[in-house]
Amino acid sequence: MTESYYPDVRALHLFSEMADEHFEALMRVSYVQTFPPQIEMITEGDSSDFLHIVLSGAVEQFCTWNGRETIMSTIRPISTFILAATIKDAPYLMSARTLEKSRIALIPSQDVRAVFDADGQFARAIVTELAQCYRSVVKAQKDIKLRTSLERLANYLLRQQRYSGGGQGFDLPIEKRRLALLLGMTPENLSRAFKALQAYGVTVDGAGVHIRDREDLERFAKPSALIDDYSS
Amino acid sequence: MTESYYPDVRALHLFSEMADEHFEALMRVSYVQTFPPQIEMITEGDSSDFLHIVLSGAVEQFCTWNGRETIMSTIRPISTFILAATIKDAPYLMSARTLEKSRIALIPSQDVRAVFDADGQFARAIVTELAQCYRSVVKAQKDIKLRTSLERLANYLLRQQRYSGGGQGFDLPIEKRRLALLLGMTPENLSRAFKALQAYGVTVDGAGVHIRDREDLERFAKPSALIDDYSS
DNA sequence: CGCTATGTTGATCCATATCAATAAGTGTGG
DNA sequence: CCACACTTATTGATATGGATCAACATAGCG
Repeated sequence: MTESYYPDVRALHLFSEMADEHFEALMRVSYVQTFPPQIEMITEGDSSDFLHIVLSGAVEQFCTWNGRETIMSTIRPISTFILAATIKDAPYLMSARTLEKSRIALIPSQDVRAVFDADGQFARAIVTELAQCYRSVVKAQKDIKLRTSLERLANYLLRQQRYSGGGQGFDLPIEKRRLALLLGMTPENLSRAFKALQAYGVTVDGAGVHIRDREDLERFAKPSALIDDYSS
Repeated sequence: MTESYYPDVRALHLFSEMADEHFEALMRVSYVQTFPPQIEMITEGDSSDFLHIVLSGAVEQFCTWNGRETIMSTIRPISTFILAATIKDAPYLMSARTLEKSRIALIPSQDVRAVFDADGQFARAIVTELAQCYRSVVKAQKDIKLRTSLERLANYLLRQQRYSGGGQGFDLPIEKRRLALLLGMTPENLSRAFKALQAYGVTVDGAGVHIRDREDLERFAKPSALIDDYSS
């Protein structure tokens, strides 16, 4: 089972087009580690020694400053993270911790940079990936600078509903405490925000969310392709 | 004077390493346009037909949603913008307008993508540039999610002081109304924030700012390399 | 089954937005 | 070069979104 994850990694956009020999070279120097839940794998400011790939489980990226903490994103399989720091050989800007027991593949950053110099296809894939990451953060920035917390929650629920298949009912993928920090609010405020959305047909029971009438909620949330679309 | 801007563009990290023939090819299909102040050159949602380069003047990127507006960044010569949209051939996420009369070089996006496919050096330069852009937005996101508006202003002033040479006095590079939106606050709140920073030795007269004792202000602002350093 | 972390609710406080009025610039045309 | 118009900046009064503090309920988990 040692290299059973190769095909999963190879299937990622980032690695699917590169030359076999380069992919093999990267995989040979990489290794897999299994982390228990709630382990801080990366601390912001650390030098970026490895490109990380979440094979199973879940990881969240968070930041702290002056005793405060916020969550930047949660990462689910199969995807990479901290690509930008790896490429720039610069310190991590975000910390990362496991949410669940997780298998993580680690590729030494210097090898990633070496192959990046040698393989044009890989370099191009990295560009696409980075452009995607950049646009995601810009959207997050718009979300937080242009919307109130209630509007952010409403749009989050609409995105989540779509992501989970479009049915009226779905489960929150992370606990509410974390969702609050992800949305830039406190857990108490999130609780009240859920109640406020009852006026637009949203009911919550534990992690379960039910949206009675999507259009009703959309009239309030005013989702925008330029903020809420993950695909573009 | 038609192609007098070639050397300036060539000097940018993004273009300095690529093959001469590819650079020439890009320049041949590019052109320069002079815009008066306050012209909206790009509207969010538009398709990304050109990579833009600010040769002189100043441009700001801003976003709107539901009748609200925020400023994302201001761009001064010589630098490119909307690289990510160009690369992904995706709609602009941000609008852009000139602040002053500005000369802008425009390179058709499809040519950028073509050269990006053909020139490994150019692809690598784009990666570095995108990684830089990504990290800048992440820092902005941390700034706004972890700090109060007063703390954001204090750190902005410290950054600006450093950027302008480190002397006690310097001028704000943009008008306060815009600075407020850039920092995620209202102009009224910015006015009050400046007064509040008097307690830490900051005095303001028009666009002129004076910081009596940098360390005093730093004790309050707590600048961090992982938020406030432009270079890394 | 009990402990601990998570979630909810209420009361209150604080930061920031909004509304309104005034002052100070800035540019324009006579 | 000045007067007018218009935008920007400031200041005050008030409203509100959201945070904080505290108490309690609930749900996981060993």
